[in-house]
Amino acid sequence: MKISTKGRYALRMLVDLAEHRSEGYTALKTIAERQGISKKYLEQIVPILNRTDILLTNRGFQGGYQLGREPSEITVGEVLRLTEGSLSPVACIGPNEIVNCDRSVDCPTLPIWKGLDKVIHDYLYSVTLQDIIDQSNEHFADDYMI
Amino acid sequence: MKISTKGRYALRMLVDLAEHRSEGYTALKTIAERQGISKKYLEQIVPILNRTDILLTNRGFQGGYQLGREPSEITVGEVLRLTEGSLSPVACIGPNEIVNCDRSVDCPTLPIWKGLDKVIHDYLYSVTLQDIIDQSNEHFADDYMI
DNA sequence: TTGAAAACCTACTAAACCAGTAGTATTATA
DNA sequence: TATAATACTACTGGTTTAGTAGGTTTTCAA
Repeated sequence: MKISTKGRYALRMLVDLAEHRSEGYTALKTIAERQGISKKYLEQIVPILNRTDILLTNRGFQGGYQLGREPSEITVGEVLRLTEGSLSPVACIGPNEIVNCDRSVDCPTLPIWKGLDKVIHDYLYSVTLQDIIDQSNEHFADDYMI
Repeated sequence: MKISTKGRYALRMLVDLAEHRSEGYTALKTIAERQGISKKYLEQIVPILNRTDILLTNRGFQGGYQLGREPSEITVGEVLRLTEGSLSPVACIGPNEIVNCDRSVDCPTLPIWKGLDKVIHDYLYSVTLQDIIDQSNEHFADDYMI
């Protein structure tokens, strides 16, 4: 039940771009160095985001990336959904329907997973890049520890 | 970001035991057949739960397992915590402290993960086996769909 | 007292996934 | 036209997942 490096790196890259968005296009090399992430690996993650309007690209000399939307209009849920493929905690809950299991009609545990999926979904789509920069989401304040 | 079969099978086994708890000790063979799960694989999962007081065991002829506590006293969170190892969505959040990353002191994304960890934790520890049998947790009712 | 049925224990394995590395092609600008 | 950047594709070593397989020990009942 872990978020992979793909999702975490994508998020760190976008937060980095949000923090430096006054500087125009930023080269991947710069981001990779600032974040301590393999540039080559980031190169593989970027296209996933690039299929949407989250990123703007300039190729060639002095090219790079910048955010295609305001940080307040980009949610963590959207980014993770793209990079992780799916945010649902079990395979039998997919977009728009129940799949993959002939027991689902009468599965007593299915409501657990739907409930879990909902709290995860609701939370992640409530946090924007702007919240992260401001450290200001309502969920961030508490001193909760496992 | 998926719950593995270990956690899901453990939960199904315990729900099965909860539903049949008037019948005393139940053999793993019976549970495996009812649930359509490999008995041999379940054999590997059981010891994890058996280290706690969640299960009572009888070995030998006509032996088996039964719940060691009331279904209302066993939470989904507890079961998944045992079988999945950790419920935290990132490695840098562990029990009681932050580990594994020298960037954590100034990591802007850490509050996201702490917030996510909290909503997952709060939810999973709010659902008991009894809730599952009754289909009666507050989160179960909604018609939420991705 | 012995056979059967159960839990218990350990080792092995095929397939998938993760976290990259490597190399080349394409594009844009000074 | 050299250079610096993105874009694309293939490969890889390590780990995890989801089991199988086989043997040992315990208990009860006939």
